[in-house]
Amino acid sequence: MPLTFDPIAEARRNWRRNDWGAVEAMSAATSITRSHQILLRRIDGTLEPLGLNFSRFEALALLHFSRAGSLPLGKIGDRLQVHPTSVTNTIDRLEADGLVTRQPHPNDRRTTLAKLTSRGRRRVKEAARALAKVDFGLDGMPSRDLNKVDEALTPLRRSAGDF
Amino acid sequence: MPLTFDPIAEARRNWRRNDWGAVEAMSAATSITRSHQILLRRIDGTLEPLGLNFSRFEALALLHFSRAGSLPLGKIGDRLQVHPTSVTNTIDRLEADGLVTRQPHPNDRRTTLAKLTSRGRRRVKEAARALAKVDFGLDGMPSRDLNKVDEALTPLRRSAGDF
DNA sequence: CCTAACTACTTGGACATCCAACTATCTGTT
DNA sequence: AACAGATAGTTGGATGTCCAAGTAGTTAGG
Repeated sequence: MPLTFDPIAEARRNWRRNDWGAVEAMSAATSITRSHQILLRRIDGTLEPLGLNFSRFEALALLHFSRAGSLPLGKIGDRLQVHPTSVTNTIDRLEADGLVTRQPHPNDRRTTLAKLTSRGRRRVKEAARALAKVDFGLDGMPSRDLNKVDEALTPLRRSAGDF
Repeated sequence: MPLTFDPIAEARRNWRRNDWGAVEAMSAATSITRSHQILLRRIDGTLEPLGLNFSRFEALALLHFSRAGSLPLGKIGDRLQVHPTSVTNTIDRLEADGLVTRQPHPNDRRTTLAKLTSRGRRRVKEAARALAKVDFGLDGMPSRDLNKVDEALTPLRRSAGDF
């Protein structure tokens, strides 16, 4: 059931009352956390009928955008900023569903390439269409606000060494 | 290793080139996802020496702010927007660490109250101090940007029925 | 009253993520 | 050429989240 008040506004009052400091930062961090939770639920819900989740979709999209339709697993992890073990897991599932295949790297036998299958390429297009249709769970947010969010968060990502 | 380009700017180009649509929304959603990942890692890192993570901290803070220092588990789930089983798990761990105790509800024997111990109350204050010190992982972000994020995301939270 | 429907919490299972440790392979230095 | 150190990926274990189903207790209609 929905609350009758904004829980973050309430948290701000409580933090202020207790002199816990950093109210603006607490508020923004909580807001981002909650927004992420909402978005992920909507996005995963949209992708679920296609047998995907957001992580798997991101990996497929990355492969689709690559020249050869294939990338080393490590490169995928770098781009998506996830742990190597998560990549292994993600690719395992995509492979089990026949959306990618593992291939040896021609020059470096340590490296494994994930290569999009034609099924995978079809699937990722469907998924992109489905996500665009629901505006990534952000439908209803004016694009000015979308850009504001984007701009405001760029320094954070840069400070984390993303680029 | 950091990338030499902004992965989200790159994603925008790719989406546009492929005519996948909803570029602004994709960009904002990805940005929120990545920011959440960065923040959570910093916040959990800050709380780790105190034997807490963000979820456990949020539960403790909620109890601290409550009149009696105790709340029904269900209420905690409503406020933090997490599944009942997650609350059970969170309270299990806090209880194992002696930071809260489970108590029967005086009028409703279905309900379990989580009650802050004095140790829990001390711990949550330490944790709040630690988080404020690192500005919730947002140190370096000007408070104007913090407010922009907050404002821009409020309609999203409202649309999810948070309040 | 009594029973059907609802509510509160817990348990067991699926899944995703991370870390530590391991195997295999490559690279640079001597 | 040989070896120490780096790199690529995997496995096993811990944690956290959700869902489905189960138990216990409460509420409301007949």
